[in-house]
Amino acid sequence: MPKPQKHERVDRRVQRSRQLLQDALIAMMIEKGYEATTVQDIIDRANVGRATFYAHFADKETLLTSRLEDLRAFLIERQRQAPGLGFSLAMLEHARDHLPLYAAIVGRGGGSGAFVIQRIHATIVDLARRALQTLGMKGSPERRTLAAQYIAGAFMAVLTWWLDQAAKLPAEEVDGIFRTLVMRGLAAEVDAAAASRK
Amino acid sequence: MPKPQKHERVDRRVQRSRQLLQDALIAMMIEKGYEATTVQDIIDRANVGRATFYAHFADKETLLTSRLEDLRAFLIERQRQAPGLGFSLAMLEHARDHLPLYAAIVGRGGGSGAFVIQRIHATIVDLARRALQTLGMKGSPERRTLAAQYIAGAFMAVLTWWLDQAAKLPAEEVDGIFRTLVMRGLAAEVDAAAASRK
Amino acid sequence: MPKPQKHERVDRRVQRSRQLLQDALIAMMIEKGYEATTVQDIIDRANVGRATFYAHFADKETLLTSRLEDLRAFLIERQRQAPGLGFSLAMLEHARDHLPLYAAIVGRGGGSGAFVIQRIHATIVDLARRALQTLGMKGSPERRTLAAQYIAGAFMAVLTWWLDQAAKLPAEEVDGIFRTLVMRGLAAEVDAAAASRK
Amino acid sequence: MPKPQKHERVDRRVQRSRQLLQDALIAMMIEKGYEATTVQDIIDRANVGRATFYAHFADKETLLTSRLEDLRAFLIERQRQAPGLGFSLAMLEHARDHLPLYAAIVGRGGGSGAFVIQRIHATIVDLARRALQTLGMKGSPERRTLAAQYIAGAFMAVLTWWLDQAAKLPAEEVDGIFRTLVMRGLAAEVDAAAASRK
DNA sequence: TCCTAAGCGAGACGGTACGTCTTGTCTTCCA
DNA sequence: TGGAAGACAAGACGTACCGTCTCGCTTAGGA
Repeated sequence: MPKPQKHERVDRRVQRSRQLLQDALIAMMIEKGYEATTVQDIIDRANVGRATFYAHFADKETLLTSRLEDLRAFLIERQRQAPGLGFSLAMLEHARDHLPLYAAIVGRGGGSGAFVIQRIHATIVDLARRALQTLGMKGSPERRTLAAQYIAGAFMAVLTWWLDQAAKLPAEEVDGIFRTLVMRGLAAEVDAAAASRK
Repeated sequence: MPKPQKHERVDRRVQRSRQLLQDALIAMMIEKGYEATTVQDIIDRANVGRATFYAHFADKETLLTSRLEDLRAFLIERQRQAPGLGFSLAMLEHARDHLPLYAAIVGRGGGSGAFVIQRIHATIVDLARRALQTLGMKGSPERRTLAAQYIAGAFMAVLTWWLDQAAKLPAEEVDGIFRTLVMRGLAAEVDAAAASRK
Repeated sequence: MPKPQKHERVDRRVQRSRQLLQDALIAMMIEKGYEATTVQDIIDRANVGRATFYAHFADKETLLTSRLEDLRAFLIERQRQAPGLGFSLAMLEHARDHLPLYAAIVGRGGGSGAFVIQRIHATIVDLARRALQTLGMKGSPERRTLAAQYIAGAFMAVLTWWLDQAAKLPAEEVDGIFRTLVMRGLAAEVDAAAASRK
Repeated sequence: MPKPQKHERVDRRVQRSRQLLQDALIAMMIEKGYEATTVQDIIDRANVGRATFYAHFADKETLLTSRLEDLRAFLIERQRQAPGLGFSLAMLEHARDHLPLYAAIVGRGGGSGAFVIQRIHATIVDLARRALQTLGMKGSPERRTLAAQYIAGAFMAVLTWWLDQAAKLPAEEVDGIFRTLVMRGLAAEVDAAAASRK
C-alpha cells in the first residue's frame, strides 16, 4: 500500500491554507473587486496569518493566477471534448455558473477588473491558438498568432458585454453568434471540412 | 467679436500646468509604465507642486483620461474622414507614431498597462458603434452593441499583439487583415454596397 | 505745519486693511483659537486678498504682535497712573472686558493659546521690571530681573486660572490677593514706604 | 507569581520602538526645537517606519507627553522625599543635568517651546497643590488653587529665566530665593510650624 | 477733471508636513 | 515545528497650509 513518503506528502494544513486563501480571494473579489481587495482583507477573511499568505503565494497576483489555473484546466478539458471554438461555450457557461464573481470582475465601471480580464484573455489566446491548429488554419505562424489574438480579443469583449448585460441572452445563443462571426471571417483560411464538422 | 468672458477665461498658468502634467505622465509611462508611476514621479518631472496636481486632476487616472481625450478626438476626426472601419488605420498609425509610449503600455509582461488599454478599448467601442451605423448594420440594437464589442475587442487584441511584435508588419497590412476578418464576418448583416465602398 | 511727506503718507486703504485683518484675527481666535486659525481663515473673514495679508504682515504671528501692541500701550498707560503693581488690576479688567477673547486664549485644554500667553507674559515682565524700579527694589540687577520674572509668571498663572474659572471672582479681589502675595514676599527687599503707599 | 498575561504582555519590539522614538524626539528638540521638529525628522532619526510612529503615538504631542511622564514621576518622587516646595530644587537640578535639552526648550526667542513649557507648568501646578496640602494651607479650595497656580507660574518663570542665563547661578541659590519669596508671601496662610520645618 | 501709480481681490503656484494605508519581511509565542 | 498574530520599514496617497507670485480691476491724490 503506497503510504505517502514524508517528503512527497504535502501537509494537509498547507492545502487547507491555500484553499482558504483562494476562497477568501474570491469572496473579497465579489465584495469589493479585485483591485480594491488588500492582502489584509484576504487573510482576515481566511483567518490566516500574514506570514502564511506569503509562505504560499508571492503576492495577490500569484494567488489569483493559482485560482485561474483551475479555470484553465476546465477550459482545456472542454476544448478537448469539443474541438474548434469549443472554449467559447465552456467559458460562457462557467461565467454564468459563477455569475456573482464574474459580474464583480467586469462590473464596477470597467477599470476595476482589468487585470483579471487580461489574465483570462491570455488563457483564451492559448486556447484559440489550439483551436486554429485543430481547424487547420493556413498561413504563416505570424498570421496564425494574429488570428488567435483576434479571436481571443473578440471573445473577451463579447463575454464582458454579455456579463454586463446580466447574462440575459442564453449562453448558447451568444456562443452561436460569436462562432459565426469568427468562422465567416476565417472562412477562406481554414480547412472547410474541419470547420463545417464543427 | 467674441471677447473672452471673465468667468470663461482660463488662467494661462492653468493651461500650462495641465500641459506640463500631461507631458510628464507620458514621459513617466514610457520610463516606468503607468502603474509604476507615482504622483510624486509626475510632479517631480513636471516641476509642479503636489497641490497643483490635485487642483487640476483628482488622481493619476483622471490625468490619463484627460490625455486620452486627445486621442479620442483624433480618432473621431479620422473616422469622419474615412467612414467604415476608418478608426483602424488611424489608431495603428497613431500607435506607430508614438511607439515608445504604446510599447510601454502594452509591454512589461502584459498586466502593467491593463488599465490604459481598457480605457482605449472603451473609446474604440464607441467608434465601432458609429462604424456599424455608417455601414448600415441590421439587427436589434442589442446585436449591434454585441458586434461593436466584438470589433473593438478584436481590434485591441490585434493592436496589442502588433505592438508587442515591435510593429514589424506595416500598419496598412495589419489594417487590411483586420478589416477583412471583420467584414467577412459581418457580410450577411451589413449593407453590402456600403461595405464594398469602404 | 507738517504736511505729510509723500512716502510717509499711508493710503487710507492700507489702514483699513490692517484693521480688517486685526479684527478678523480676533474674531477667529474667539471662534477656533489662535493655533487653529489659518491665514486663509483670516483673509476670508476680512474679505481681503492673500497678497494683501502678506503685504502688511510677515505672518500670523506678526499680526498678533501688532494687535498686542495696543494692549501693551494700554497697560503702560494704566501703570503710569497707578505705579507699583498697577498693571495687575489693569490687565484683569482688560481681560474681563474682553472675556470671550481671553477665554479662547486660555481655554481649549491649555496648549492652544500657549504662544499668545507667552507674548503677553513678555509684556508683563517688562511692566514688572518698571514696577520694581518704582518700588525701589534693592539688590543686584540680576536679582531684580529674577524678581520681575517671578512676578510676571505668578501673575500670568493667576490670570489664566481666573479666566478658566470664567472670571467668577471680582477682578479687584484677585488683584488684592496677588499683590499681597507678591509684596509680602518682597517685603524685605523693597522700599517699605513706597510699598505701603501703593 | 505574576506570570505576564497574554494580553498584558508587550512585545519587546514595541518597547524598543517607543524608546527609539522618545530618544529621537529629545535629540531633535535639542537640534531644532520642538515646534520645528517634524514627524519625518523623528522617524528618520529613530530609523523607524512612519506607520510605526503612528502605531505608538497619535502625534508629536502625544510622544512629548509620554516623555514628560518620566519627568513627572521623578519630581513626584523627589517631592515625596522633601515635602514642602521640594519640587523646586528637584526640577532645577533636573534641568541643569539636561541643560542642552532645556536650553533648547526655553531658548530660540521664546515662542518655540511655549507648548512644552506649558505642559511642564501643568505638572508643577499639581506638585504645588500637593505642597500646599503638606504645608497645611488654610482658606477655601479656591484660594488654595489660586496659590498653586501662583507658585507654579512664578517657578516656571524663574526656571525659564535661569536657563536663559545659561544656569549661571547655582541651582541651590535659585531654589533658596524662590522658596523665600513664596514662603514669605504665604506666611500668614500656612502652618508656621510646617513651614519652618521645611 | 483727468491720469497714473498703488492697493487690492482673487487665486494659482511650489513646497512641505500631515496622518492613513498597503506591501512584503521578520519576530514571537502557542498548540 | 508550523502557523496565527502582528510589529516593522518603506513609501505612496490625498489633504492642508504656507508664503510667493501673477493677474486685472479699482481708486486714490497729484497734475
